[in-house]
Amino acid sequence: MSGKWLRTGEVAEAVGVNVQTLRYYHRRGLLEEPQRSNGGHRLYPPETVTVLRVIKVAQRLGFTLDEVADLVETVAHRHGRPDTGLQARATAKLAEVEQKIADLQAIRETLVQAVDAGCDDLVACAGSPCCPLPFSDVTDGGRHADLN
Amino acid sequence: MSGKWLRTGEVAEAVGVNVQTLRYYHRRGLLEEPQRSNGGHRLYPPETVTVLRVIKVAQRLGFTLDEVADLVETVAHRHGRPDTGLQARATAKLAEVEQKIADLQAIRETLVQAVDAGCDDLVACAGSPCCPLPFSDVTDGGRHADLN
DNA sequence: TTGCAACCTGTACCGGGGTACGGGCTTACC
DNA sequence: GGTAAGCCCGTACCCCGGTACAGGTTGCAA
Repeated sequence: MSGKWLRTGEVAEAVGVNVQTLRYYHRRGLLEEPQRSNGGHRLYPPETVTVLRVIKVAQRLGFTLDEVADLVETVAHRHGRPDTGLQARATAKLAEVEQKIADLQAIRETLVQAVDAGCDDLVACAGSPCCPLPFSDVTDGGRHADLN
Repeated sequence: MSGKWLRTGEVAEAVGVNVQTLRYYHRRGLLEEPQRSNGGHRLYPPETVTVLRVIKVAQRLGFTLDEVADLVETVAHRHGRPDTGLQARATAKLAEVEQKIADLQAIRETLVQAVDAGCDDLVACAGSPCCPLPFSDVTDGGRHADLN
């Protein structure tokens, strides 16, 4: 089943992650605690590297660590159930990502306009009717979508 | 010069911001401490509302609070100098925003492919050559641009 | 003059994703 | 068997942008 046991540092290096981050993932429940040597050092099966890559990819796809833990746990504890809900979650996440793209594009447009218009003093622009910056959006107290 | 002094709550409401946030901005040096009443209550000139709108717009344009503080301070302390560097900063920020958009579009593509391919188990997919998810990107330890 | 909302201060906490430090034990290699 | 690198654990700290709470004072209107 498993080729050769890997030590913490080897796993971390294979995935391009800090050793502390592994411990952090254990704490967060993203990663199962592996076997230990007699001296108490963790000995990981090679599959752990794959699991960590999965985690990093999911993170890169915009899932938070809580969401990733959820996905990974579902995978780990299902016994023959084929549906982890990944389809649905990916679809939902897709909508989120598209919203972020739309927000950033609006911001991009605004920046382009600010540059084109030669704005060089925000406070002055704020009082001028020809300024393209959307001060009125702020005025009305309207909250914007989270851009992070 | 100034019409009527505004109290903390009035300023906060005019801009759509929490009262605590105003204090936070003072601490961060984003906002100058205004005059006080005899009893120690802050009395803001109406211009403060404009400054705060500027701050919120800049933030929305992707500037961090430190960057905003920098911009605002430059504006406040220049004496007749016409160039606040806004042009250059806006151009630089534009490049950042465009990079984020590109990253998000790559993520979007990946999510679309994952949905289209019917992926439903990340760990299984990671071992399969037909899986569209970019596990190899993680494998090589290559770090990706910050998506936040 | 009284009563209550709004304000003041300092300090602690939130979430998200880690990173760092200190003191001690284990493993690997020469 | 010595020594250095690697690992262990707990705990504290980092950044970012706020938000909350407690306990005390002011402002304003009835």
